[in-house]
Amino acid sequence: MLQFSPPKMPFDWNVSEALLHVGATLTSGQSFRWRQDEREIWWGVVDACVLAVWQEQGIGDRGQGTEEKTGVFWQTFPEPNRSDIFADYFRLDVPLEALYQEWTEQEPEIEEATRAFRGMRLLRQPVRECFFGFQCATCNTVVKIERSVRALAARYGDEISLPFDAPFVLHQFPTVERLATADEAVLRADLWGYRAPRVIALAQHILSREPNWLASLRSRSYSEAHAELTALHGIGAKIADCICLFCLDKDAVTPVDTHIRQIAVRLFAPQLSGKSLTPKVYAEISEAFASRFGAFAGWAQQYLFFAELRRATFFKK
DNA sequence: GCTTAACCTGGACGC
DNA sequence: GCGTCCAGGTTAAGC
Repeated sequence: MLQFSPPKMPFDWNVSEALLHVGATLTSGQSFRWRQDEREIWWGVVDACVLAVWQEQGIGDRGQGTEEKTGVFWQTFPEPNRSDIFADYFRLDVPLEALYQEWTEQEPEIEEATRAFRGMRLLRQPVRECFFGFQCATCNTVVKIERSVRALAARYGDEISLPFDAPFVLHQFPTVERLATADEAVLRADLWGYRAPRVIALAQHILSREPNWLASLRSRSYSEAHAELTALHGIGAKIADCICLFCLDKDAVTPVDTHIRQIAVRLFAPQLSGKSLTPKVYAEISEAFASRFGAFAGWAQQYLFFAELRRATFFKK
């Protein structure tokens, strides 16, 4: 029996006992618009739906005896109780316990990360938001990416009205039509920098394709989706893989960035130390992760990536 | 096939 | 206060 006391709100909470670490999931660098209010409630937007999620800090910390408590309280707006949206977005169907065991057998070093972030999941994000959000990620910091993506949504996205005073003004992500006619100078002012013209050009390109082209990539194979994305000006292998992994259900994909490269060198590819991240090296690292961790290698790399990110941030402070 | 520079910007850091 | 470096990359040119 769960014994949590979620904050009193002018709505009823639903509760889920799924294995889910909300904080790790929403701060691991895969999505950019979630915010936490002073009551520690997370507020996010999934298409036209607002999601409010609360979980007591540190799942399991409250455990008395051996029972682990993993209660996650949630609600959707303006239409309440959309358990389908909640479960789909957080991908509650993926059996984490079995994956942890498989991964640890392959690479013992991952065990520490799976313990530290137990319940962290990859999200199934709306494709449009994920596609444009990661345009901002090139040579940037997570804090600035979040600032820029939020600014883009606030400027060009429709506000979602709620039947109570929410702690934040929440917007839908802008439509492709709005982005295609966005003002480059305005985007630059919102810190998009040299990425601003790319966003507009990519939106115009999407409009020139068949309707629903972007969303249709979810039903294509990884190699097809990757090829379609990297054919676009401004999208290289890494950004394409982020899009494939975080919104197109390509769970075996490992986007190789500076952090993942360091992990690969440390764990299983010391011969790549000091080498530039050429397409050949990129493919070598990506395939090494896939061969070790299998169909959910992208999930495994997220645990190692997040642990590395936290370590790097810690040592900088 | 690899290396390099340019592209924006703000925060961290050293002086 | 100021200069430099770096951050979840991509592209094109030069070798």
